[in-house]
This record gives sequence, C-alpha cells and structure tokens, in this order.
Amino acid sequence: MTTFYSEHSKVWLSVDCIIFGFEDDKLKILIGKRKMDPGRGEWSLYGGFVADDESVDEAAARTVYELTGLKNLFMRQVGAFGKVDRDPGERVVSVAYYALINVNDYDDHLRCEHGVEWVNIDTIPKLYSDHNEMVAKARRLMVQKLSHEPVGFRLLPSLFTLTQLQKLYEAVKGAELDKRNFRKRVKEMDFIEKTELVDKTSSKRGAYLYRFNKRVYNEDPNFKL
Amino acid sequence: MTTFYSEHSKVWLSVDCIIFGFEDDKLKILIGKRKMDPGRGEWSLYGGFVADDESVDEAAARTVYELTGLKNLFMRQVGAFGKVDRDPGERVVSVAYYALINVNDYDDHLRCEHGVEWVNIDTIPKLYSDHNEMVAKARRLMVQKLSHEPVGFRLLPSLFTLTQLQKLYEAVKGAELDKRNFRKRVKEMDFIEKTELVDKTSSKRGAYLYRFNKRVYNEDPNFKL
DNA sequence: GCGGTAAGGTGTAAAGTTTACACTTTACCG
DNA sequence: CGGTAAAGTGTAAACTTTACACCTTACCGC
Repeated sequence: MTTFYSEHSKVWLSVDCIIFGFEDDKLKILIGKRKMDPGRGEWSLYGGFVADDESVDEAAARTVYELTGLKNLFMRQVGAFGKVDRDPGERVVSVAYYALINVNDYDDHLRCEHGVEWVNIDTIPKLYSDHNEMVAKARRLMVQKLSHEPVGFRLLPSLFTLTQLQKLYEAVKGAELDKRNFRKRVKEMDFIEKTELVDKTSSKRGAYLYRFNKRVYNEDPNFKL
Repeated sequence: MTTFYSEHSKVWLSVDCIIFGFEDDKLKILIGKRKMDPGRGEWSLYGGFVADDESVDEAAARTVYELTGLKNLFMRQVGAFGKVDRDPGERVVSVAYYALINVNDYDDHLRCEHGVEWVNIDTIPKLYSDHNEMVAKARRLMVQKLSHEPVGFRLLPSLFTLTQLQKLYEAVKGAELDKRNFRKRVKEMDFIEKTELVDKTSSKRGAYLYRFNKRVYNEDPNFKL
C-alpha cells in the first residue's frame, strides 16, 4: 500500500489440478509421472503455468482441458501454495484447483497419451513437492462441497441408479450408509428425479435410473447427503 | 509438466488482509484509503507484496504485523484472486488472508498512523478492485470456521463473559440466539472454564468471567456454536 | 433504606431429526 | 423351477434442537 510495483520481485505462477473421478465404487484422482526437471519421474499432479492473457481460473480450466478434452467442469480453487522452496528449481507459487469429472467422459486413449492414471484417493503415493498437501486440502473441500451442494452428480453419468449414488456418497464420506435412510432422504429431494428407464447392468432385476434436475433444484435449493 | 519455466511470464504477487475485530457487539474489519496509484483515495484492504525470501503465508503475517504490531494471530488463506485486469496498472495476482484480532490488543495510535478504520462488516463501502469479493469470501470462511472450531475467542479478551460470547456469535451468525440454549451448550464444553472473577463493567450485578482452555480442548476437541 | 432498573442466571417439555433395523420382490441363470 | 444377488420398502427409539418465563443481584436515586 506504500510502494511501487517495480521495487518488488515477480514470481512464476502455476496451477495444479486435482481431478476427481469415481470408478469401481472408489474415489480416484489423476496423477502422472513428471516429464520435466526438477523432479522428473516422480508422481505428480497435472499442472501448467498461468499465461499473461488469462486469469488464474482460466489457466486451471485450460490445463484440465488440455489433459481431458473436457470443458465446463465443476472446478473450485483449493488455494495458493507458496512456500519459498516448494519448487526445487525456481520460485514458483502454485494455485491448486480440483475438478469433478465423470470417468466415462474421459477418453482412455487421451489419458494414456498424457501418461496419467486413476489412483485411489486412499492410496496416493508420495507426490512431487507439496502436491500431497494439495490433494489433502482438495479432498477436504470436495467432501464438504458434495455434502452440501448437489455436485456429486458430476462424478456420475447423467442417468444413475440409487445404488450408484449411495456408493458414491459412501466413498466420499468414507463410511457405509444405511440403504433405507439414504433412499428416504433422496426421496425428499424432488430434484432427484426417477425416470422410467431401468439399468440392468448390475442386477438381474434392474434398477430405476434417476437424474438430477437443476431447474427444480434452483426453485428450492436444499441439499444434504 | 511439459515446458521450461523461462518460456512463461512471471507475475507480481501480493497479499491482502481482511482483519476481523469485534467491537460494540458488531463484527468489523480494518480498511483504509489507498495511498498509492492506481486507485489512490479508494477504500481498500491493507496489503503488500510477497518478497523473494518469504512464503506467501509469511508475507501475509508480516503484512498484518506491520499494520497492527501483532504476531501469532489466527490467520487463514481466503484464496488467490487472479483476474487479468484486477489491478488497473499491472498484472498482479493477490492472495487474500483473514486474521482474527482482539480489538483491545490493537493500539489506537498505530491504527491512526496507518490511516485504517474499523468498519462494520454489514456496511462495507465499495472497495478497490476485487476487494469486496475477498471480503465476502473471507466472511463466509470465517463464519464457517467459528462455528466449528474454538477460534472465536481470538476476537475477545482472554477473559470474557457469557454475554460477550453470545453477542459475538450472534454477530457471526447474523441472528439472535436464545440465552438459555446458548448457555446450555457452553456448559457442555468443559474447555470453556468459569473463573472466580467477575466483570462489573456492563452490569450492576456483575457477570462471571470465562476463559478458553486449549489444553482441555485438545483432549476432546469438539466444538459447535 | 427502599423501590426501580438493567443485566445475570436458571430448567423443562414439545418438535424435529437421525439412527437402527429385516424382509419381500424381481428376473436371470443353471 | 430353485438358487442367487441386487432392488426396493416402513417404523419405532434415541437424540438433538427449539421454544419459552421468571427469579436474582447490586447499584442508583430518591
């Protein structure tokens, strides 16, 4: 508030992305082995630098797009990570973001091209620099968000069964949920709409498919799971 | 993950601080009129630049120390604010932090020297750049934090009456609370200890002073108000 | 010294929310 | 046509939250 810009030093600013997916009843994130120094070969989040002509949010969205080809994802900032020595080479401050994707939307060839893998959130290896901290904070924020806003659907296909939804929330909360209590709550939320469609891939009998209706949600935005 | 640092541009990185205090039963923050261009004369948060040899967290703590002379405050990051044009002059990305202080600890001469004022959180004027956004987000996070962790005490003297504590939480929640229900909850939290001391400044009868005992809290860290 | 005043301090019952719990249905498969 | 495996359904007890009113104390002014 008292000095001129030019007296101060600039820093490199990067973004790192924690991309959450839900597969085999497990929460997972995308990580890969670093292809550049420093830290070549270490497990790492996918990231990039913030360019002159884009906001930090835009840089994060672009980075996720480069990796996945997906746009308009649900993304939120995790925070800025700014320890002096967090990057062994230079002073780089990084802003972490998390994103929610439906794993089916992510082309597997594209995934392999970038050399990233889905790894269970509970068994993340040691990551480059402070990336484990980023993941831990992202997870806390994500759990909080999914409990109070209807964004968990972003991790599922647009049509899903109640069992799928329950397994998702069990993975998020790290605890088993009671089927009857879970369904009771879902029934009270009118914006989780039952369709006439039935999924038979995971049971002989078949389960009704449900859908999240954003319009209906906006009329009475109350969510809790 | 694929390129070298030198191909990218650097940015100036600043910190901006939302300093919360509690005075006259109201939540307030410190703001001042900008003393530099661009934006000279506009209401603004107090901020500063991140130096080479300090982390972003350290820069925020130093900035608050410069302003208030206080150390070891409760501080949390609000987030990075990185729109391209958020600063009319140059590309500056700012990381916002909030801090909790007991207004009595802040020397009023020092406050005047820096030309900052306590302003009621509900009547913040238009601030410079994106500072209103920062304040809004800081407030959300602070309210959340104070509801689930015993940090509200940081806004009060180390000895406080239950009426003071209740007024604080009423200000935080923006709603009146029931005195009997409030005290019932407080009584269940053993780490809020009654002393034998009595405060007579705000009533003829006098009210017992209480104290937050961190040790006892750590043995059974459960807080909710 | 006594009545007014203004803040401090206290318990209980009703409403609402959360939890625990077990059996029937369906359709495929062998 | 019996076995199997997932889908689907209701109720009662425990717990939490809310609503609510009166007595106490000590100072002040008369």
